Amino acid sequence: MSSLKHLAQSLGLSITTVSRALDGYSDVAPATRERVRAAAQAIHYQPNSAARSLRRRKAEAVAVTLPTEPGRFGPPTFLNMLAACGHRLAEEGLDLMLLPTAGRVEEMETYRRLLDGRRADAVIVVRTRLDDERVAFLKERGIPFVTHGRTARSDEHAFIDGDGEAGFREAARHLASLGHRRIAHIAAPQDLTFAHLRRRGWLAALEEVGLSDRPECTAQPTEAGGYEAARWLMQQRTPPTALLCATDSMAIGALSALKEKGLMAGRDIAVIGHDNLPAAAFTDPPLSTMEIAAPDVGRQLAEMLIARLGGRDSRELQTILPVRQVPRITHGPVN
Amino acid sequence: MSSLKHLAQSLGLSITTVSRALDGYSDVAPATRERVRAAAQAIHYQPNSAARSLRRRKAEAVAVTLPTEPGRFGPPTFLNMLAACGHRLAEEGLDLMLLPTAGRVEEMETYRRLLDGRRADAVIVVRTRLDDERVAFLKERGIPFVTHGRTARSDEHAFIDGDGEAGFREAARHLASLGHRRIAHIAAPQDLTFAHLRRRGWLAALEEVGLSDRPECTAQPTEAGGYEAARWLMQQRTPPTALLCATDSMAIGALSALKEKGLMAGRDIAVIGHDNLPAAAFTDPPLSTMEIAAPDVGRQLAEMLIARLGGRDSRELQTILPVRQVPRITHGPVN
DNA sequence: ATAGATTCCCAAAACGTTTTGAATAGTCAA
DNA sequence: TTGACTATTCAAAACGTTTTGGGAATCTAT
Repeated sequence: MSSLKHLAQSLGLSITTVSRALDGYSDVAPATRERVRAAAQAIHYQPNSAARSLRRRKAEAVAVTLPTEPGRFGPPTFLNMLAACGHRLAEEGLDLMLLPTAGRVEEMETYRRLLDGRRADAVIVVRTRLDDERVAFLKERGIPFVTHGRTARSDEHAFIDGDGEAGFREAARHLASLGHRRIAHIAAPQDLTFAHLRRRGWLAALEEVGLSDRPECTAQPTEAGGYEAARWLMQQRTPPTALLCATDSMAIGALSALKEKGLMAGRDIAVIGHDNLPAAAFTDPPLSTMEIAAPDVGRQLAEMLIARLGGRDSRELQTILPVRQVPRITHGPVN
Repeated sequence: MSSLKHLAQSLGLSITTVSRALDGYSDVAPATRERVRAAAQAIHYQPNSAARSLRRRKAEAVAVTLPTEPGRFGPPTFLNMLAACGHRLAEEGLDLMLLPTAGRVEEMETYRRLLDGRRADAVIVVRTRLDDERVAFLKERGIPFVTHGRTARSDEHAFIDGDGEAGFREAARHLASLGHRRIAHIAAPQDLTFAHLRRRGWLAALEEVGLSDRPECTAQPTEAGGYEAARWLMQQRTPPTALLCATDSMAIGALSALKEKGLMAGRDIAVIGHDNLPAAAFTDPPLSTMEIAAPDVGRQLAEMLIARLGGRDSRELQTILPVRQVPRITHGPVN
């Protein structure tokens, strides 16, 4: 027996009235409204979500696809961001759906099924690439979405991102001011927007201060990637005196490679990362890094999504959060 | 216009026939079946999920609640596990819903709304506690669920877990065999089952080899927690010569504390963790640890969930995965 | 030729809501 | 008293599927 029908029957009212009472319509008498509410509470009435979705023509859900290729996914703090986001979404009665996908084609396939089956009202795009087919697809479909990270067409959609470019520019500038002349960049794959922007910040600083030596090496954004990249850079004829790493994970790997060479970071060579992972404060020596200067990126992301669902224009929903330097020990002056 | 209606109309068939054709019923002629399939494919037909759920009386979704109190959530590898799980679930047409919750009461409230609103057919319980109200609630409701980690009533429900107890017993035994006589345990909060079991393994080994010195300290399962615990332990009158840490994160913090004291892990003191985080291979020195000897815990979890939804008895779905030691450098003999 | 099977198809009901349009009763002004 | 209005309530339609219970051909065996 339908719950609403059940409620109505036990109250001697019509389904309509019960429904409207619970939704707070003004055309039901205050007395009945209260009576209905009390009864609903008593039996823990909760509208059947499928029925409601069907009738309202809304899924009341937001989806996020998780690219899991090839190794592990992104920064370890990612789940926190999602949790904060989901928490805010829940306040609006929106569910957060997680759709892991193994490869790019599979990801697009997932999007298609998702939208064709009306399983979500909006989507979150993470790990954005400069040229991102997902963004193109979602724009074409006209479904609200917010990206976590920018793309080459960021002016055309809602996004939230840290200002990695400024962060890396500042860090590289600072290294230069400490006397470093060979400031290397350990980059993440350049199709990823964040990697591209961080590299660009580094590049801009070198240009600015007139350094033409621009050693760099691209690797996977993992400890192993950072380790390999650092090894390679330090084997060059004139090795760098500073390593600006795209992520803390890479920096942690790099630290390990330096240690193997008998180099002490912060004294023999400078190292700076990005993300301020919990582990970064406990490396040896403690890692100088930087972080997005906002405690609640996930929540803000949710807020933007909600605004977007409410019809706000995507051009009003483009947030670039400042990046704050977190100097610790590994970024000392050139010796 | 309804898509199914649309399809039916354009094919000159009834909605019924189209629906049954797509579901592969044998009472539609092979020829029409193919015709329908082709047409469906052409317009990317995908059944409206709300309508299907409503009629089938199944949400076609699995929920996982994420306890996000107080600091960050669990091991950094957790998202991978979820992704693997979601990937397998998707193959069965099941969505994975993420429900972050801030506290215990909120978590129970979330469960209630979830089940009352029929938003999920099954749930995954993570971060299990020895005495877990969530398990009691779900059992009472009779909804299928699988826990990630055991509880005190594990014999009554489906679960998947690593054999942390055996892992820690083996590790402690090994340390003893290397000559260690003061083997400390840096424990995680004991209401968490995994923490309880790991401590129990350590304790069992000490008993086994006749060591009555059992230094220990409980802390949050984070780098900061491990750091504080290690500091405290090393300040005792006769400090331990080995630290068996409940998690790698804690071990990483402990390594940092030891370094501050001028102690070199693997030479002056032994350290062993658990999880084999990617970062564990890149600490200084590389961290000896252990890991669940299965590449696909998430997938297995999904498999169990699917079996449970298929009506399999929960007592046939209780998996304890072996834990494999990953010896690196930090676990050397006593000097 | 005909009863009984078999094959293929369909109309209608149902799932549990929300929404539309209207009915009923009560109130107020003339 | 009547007509217009307001305040409350409700029956029925709709959302897009799946499932039930046939129905109309066609085939098989007598």
